[in-house]
Amino acid sequence: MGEKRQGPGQGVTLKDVALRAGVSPITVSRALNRPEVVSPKLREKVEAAARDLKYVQNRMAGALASSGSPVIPVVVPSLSNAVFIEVIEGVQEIAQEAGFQLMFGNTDYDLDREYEWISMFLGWSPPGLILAGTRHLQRTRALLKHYGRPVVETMEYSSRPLDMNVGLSHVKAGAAMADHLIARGYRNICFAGCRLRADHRAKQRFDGFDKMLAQQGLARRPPLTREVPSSPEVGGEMLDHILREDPGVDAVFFANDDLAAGAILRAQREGIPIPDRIAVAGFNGLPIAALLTPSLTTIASPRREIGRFAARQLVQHISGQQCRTKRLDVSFDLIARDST
Amino acid sequence: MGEKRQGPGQGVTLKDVALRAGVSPITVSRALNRPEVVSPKLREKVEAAARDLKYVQNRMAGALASSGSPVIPVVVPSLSNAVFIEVIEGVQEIAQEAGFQLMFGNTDYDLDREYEWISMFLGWSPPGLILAGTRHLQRTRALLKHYGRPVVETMEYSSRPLDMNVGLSHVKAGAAMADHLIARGYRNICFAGCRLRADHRAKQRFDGFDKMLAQQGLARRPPLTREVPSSPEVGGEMLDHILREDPGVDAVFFANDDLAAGAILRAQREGIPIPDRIAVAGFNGLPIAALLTPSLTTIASPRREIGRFAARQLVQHISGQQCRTKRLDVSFDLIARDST
DNA sequence: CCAGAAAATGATATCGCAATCATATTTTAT
DNA sequence: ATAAAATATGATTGCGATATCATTTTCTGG
Repeated sequence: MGEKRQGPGQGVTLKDVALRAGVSPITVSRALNRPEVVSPKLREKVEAAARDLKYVQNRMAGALASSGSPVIPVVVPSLSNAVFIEVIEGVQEIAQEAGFQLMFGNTDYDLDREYEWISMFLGWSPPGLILAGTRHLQRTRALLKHYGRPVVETMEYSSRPLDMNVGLSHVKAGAAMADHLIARGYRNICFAGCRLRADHRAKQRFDGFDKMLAQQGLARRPPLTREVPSSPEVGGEMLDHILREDPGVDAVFFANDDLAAGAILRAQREGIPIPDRIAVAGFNGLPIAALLTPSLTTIASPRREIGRFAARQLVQHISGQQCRTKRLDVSFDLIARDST
Repeated sequence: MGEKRQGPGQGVTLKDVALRAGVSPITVSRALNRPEVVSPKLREKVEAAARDLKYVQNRMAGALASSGSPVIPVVVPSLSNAVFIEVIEGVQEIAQEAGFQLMFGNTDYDLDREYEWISMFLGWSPPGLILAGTRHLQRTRALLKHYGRPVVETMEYSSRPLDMNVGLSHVKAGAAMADHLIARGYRNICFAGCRLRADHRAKQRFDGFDKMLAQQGLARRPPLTREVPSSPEVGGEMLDHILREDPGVDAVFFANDDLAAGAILRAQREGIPIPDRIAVAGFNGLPIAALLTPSLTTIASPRREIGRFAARQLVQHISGQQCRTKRLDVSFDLIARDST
């Protein structure tokens, strides 16, 4: 920021390459960006000069001149959660081969911070944005609408997306798990998750779950929550808490596999038989779920696919192709295992 | 890329705000960037105008004009590995509050791809870069030297870093674990890890481990490796493989906790007593290590700290402060638990 | 009340590149 | 061989902001 300007910037510029290759700057630009429109002879000279000088294109000047940058901002609630990482990897895969560059913003489940990130990212003239979730502040919506850039909301399926949308219905997923537990004969089921006020999708799973319990005339319990990030430790602690405070509970639906895995490991250590004393289910379908003893019942979602779809959608939209579907409701898989 | 220019770019510009506020563009720039040098009256008018128009600063124009962007590239081998995520979180924490923006490059342990990323990132005129590892192609070194930007190499401690460096000695860590296993009475110890050719740090742990075995006159075995990314599944499979093919082995040092955890889960499922039949150790000190039964012996490294230090170092260097230490050898913790 | 200093504001040039339009060169068709 | 079309190259301008320097306004002290 407080850097002193150093006469001509510090790098090798197009002009330097042009000088060395004995052509005009614009020819260099063309030779490097659209080699096919430049004669092989010149192209070669230019390439050699660029190589010799170790020229790298100044992306900011490029973006400024062509009024459009190759930056796609991705705004997620958390990086430490494997779930988002997988989505990001899917996005990366597609975006990278289409020549785009990702920037990440971590909101820590805070909608104000989401606004800040988006506002900042708009300053990069992004050709489009990828967001996690469909819940935003009013002023975030206004800002996005004002700037009119393509936006893909991911992770959860919404009936009224801002623009494009790919995800699954967490309400349905929650209901499906309730259904499963009821079918297996459990009658006193409780939901446990962290930071439910902030984690809207976990809350939606609870809502679906709770509604199903109500529909089936079963006892409903308020969700057990902790105001810390999810982790196996907390999951174990929550299981303990439930066994102690509400011993009638015969099954727990954890908001995610981290918590559920922690519960299973804790039970194992303490010799609590699962699912006989209490059943445990999770959500996400992390690989570790299959390896636990007992193996963990969970709901798998195609996260990498979600990322890929989001990126593909955006890239298509950017390149002007009209895409048939602006919304995709990806399905989920309830994987019934030994823990229930 | 193929976007048509749309006359004046599509966003609100400084000029628009200036027009609305009835001042010159440069005053707007000042009012927003260094409010203290503008009179309160004008500042307020400008701020109101900016708010009304939903102005967001064009970062690329800003960076171009001041010849310096706020982008710090971070190049890591993998995003799916929790280890790098933690380093990144540490970096983020410091970088963000200093007003910098991170961009990530994922090399998948490929040095050529590292070169590509770095070359690309240099086009963003970054004030500095953060890399994982100290092993690079010759042309990568040349490029970095040519551009002379501050660089922090992280994760592993090197005797001859490019510029700044923070990390730990993986050779020593490997030796420490060998030491521990020997002290506990194991005599037929084997090392198991994935993609050792690419994962230089895992290889270094093996080297340290192997050297220690040699020093103590114990039988040395070639490392067991798989050419797939590490995962609990693979760890379980490797344990099986060892028990079957080399039944004399009484302890396994896995290259990381993912593999080791998988081994423990597998053993549990198959009723193989750990550590009685075979001991298992890991590396990284992931939280789950403590929760397994038996709990996993591992080596913890201060990853978040590494990230923080790297970022702080870079920020200091950028702001021109001379820092005492250009290198930091962070220590590691061997946490002896029940699995050995 | 005025000279001189300090503070606030503005005009202009520039960052590095690509879009646009103009010009030179080659190719093709007749 | 020559006009017309196609291709290759170059000159100029502008993207949106900030640095620099110039100017105006406000403050200070005698």
